[in-house]
Amino acid sequence: MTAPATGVRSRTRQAIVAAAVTTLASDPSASLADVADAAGVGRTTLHRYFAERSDLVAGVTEECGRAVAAAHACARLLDGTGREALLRLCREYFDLGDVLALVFNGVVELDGALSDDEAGLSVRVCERGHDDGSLDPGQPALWLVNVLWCSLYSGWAWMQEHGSSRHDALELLLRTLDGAVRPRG
Amino acid sequence: MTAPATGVRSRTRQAIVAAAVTTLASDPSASLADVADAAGVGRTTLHRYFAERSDLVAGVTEECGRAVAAAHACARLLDGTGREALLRLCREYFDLGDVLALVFNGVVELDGALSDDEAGLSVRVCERGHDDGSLDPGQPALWLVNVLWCSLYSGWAWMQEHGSSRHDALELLLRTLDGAVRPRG
DNA sequence: CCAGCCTGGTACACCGATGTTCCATTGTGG
DNA sequence: CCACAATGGAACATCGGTGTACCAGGCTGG
Repeated sequence: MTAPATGVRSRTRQAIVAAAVTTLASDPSASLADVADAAGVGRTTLHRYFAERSDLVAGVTEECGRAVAAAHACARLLDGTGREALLRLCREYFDLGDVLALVFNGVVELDGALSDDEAGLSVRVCERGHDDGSLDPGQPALWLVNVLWCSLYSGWAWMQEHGSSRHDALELLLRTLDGAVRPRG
Repeated sequence: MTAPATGVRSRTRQAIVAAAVTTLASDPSASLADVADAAGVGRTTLHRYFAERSDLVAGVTEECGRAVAAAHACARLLDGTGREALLRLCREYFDLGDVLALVFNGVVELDGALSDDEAGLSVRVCERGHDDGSLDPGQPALWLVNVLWCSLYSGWAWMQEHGSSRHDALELLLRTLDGAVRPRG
């Protein structure tokens, strides 16, 4: 069951989760049959790995948690000023792609996917930015995290709707976010 | 049918649309029975006014279009600089409340609810801001509109999640947006 | 090569949402 | 007051998604 006996099992499972990520990202109410099709797998097989829909969502959530934690690691959140770290985090988050969409459309709850420590990281980055004077003191740390996520969504939607390149969208996004969080002149 | 013969009919219809707005805003996949309950009306009656779900959504969309057009009128979009107009527009949009949620969760397509003229208003405001130097020339007008909407979502979500007052959320939101769109120093 | 795991397809029961019909009741306007 | 519009409730058929059971074919490892 849980043990990846053959290696075949774990590969199949991974294919299903990956298909679920992309499918549910583009349509949160997609049927399990859609996911199975996208994974190139029979609906029966999908149910063999994930008995209920909620089990699949749990698998997807777990996957998202790993991706976000990896982004945290890449962003070197302790280097430089708080604002610099926040912008690096934004870069890394933006690369999450479909994971971003899953968070936005409410398929996964990030809180449930991260350890308490990971979950509080971005807030602490903003608090550090307040202390070192690199982030606008007029905006609470929690609010700044909120702004980060909404900016990410903005860039993501922009890319989807306007067929803009990933790079262009990211640069635009960083420019906007930088202005939004920088201390007022 | 279409004629509001008695005045009773139009009042009932309006009650249903209003209930649909609030219900679908908080849960886009709410059943028609939920909407009928919220309206204090039998499910049969609801079907009498809106034969199919899509008809109800059309009614809701129409209502949203009216609300947005009213917001445009209140914002005096031709006064002052482009940035000032954009911030006023943000204030007015923020007051739309549930309508905002309906747009965010994809229940209504604003494009279908507005005349071509109304739909292009916000873009023209941003172009004017480029011309008069009050908006960052490094961000295209369409992108700025995108940022406006994402900021609205940010403020709206903040209010919902943190029980913050409408006023506090709006001030925070305007501060952030102003920094985001202002020309770089 | 052969036993056992993995798989896909079909069939089935179940459930909730939807849309329709019919009828009895209410109440509003003339 | 009375006819007719408007409403609500019950009953029904339908549909799509979900979850389960069964079975036959195929791949793999020993």
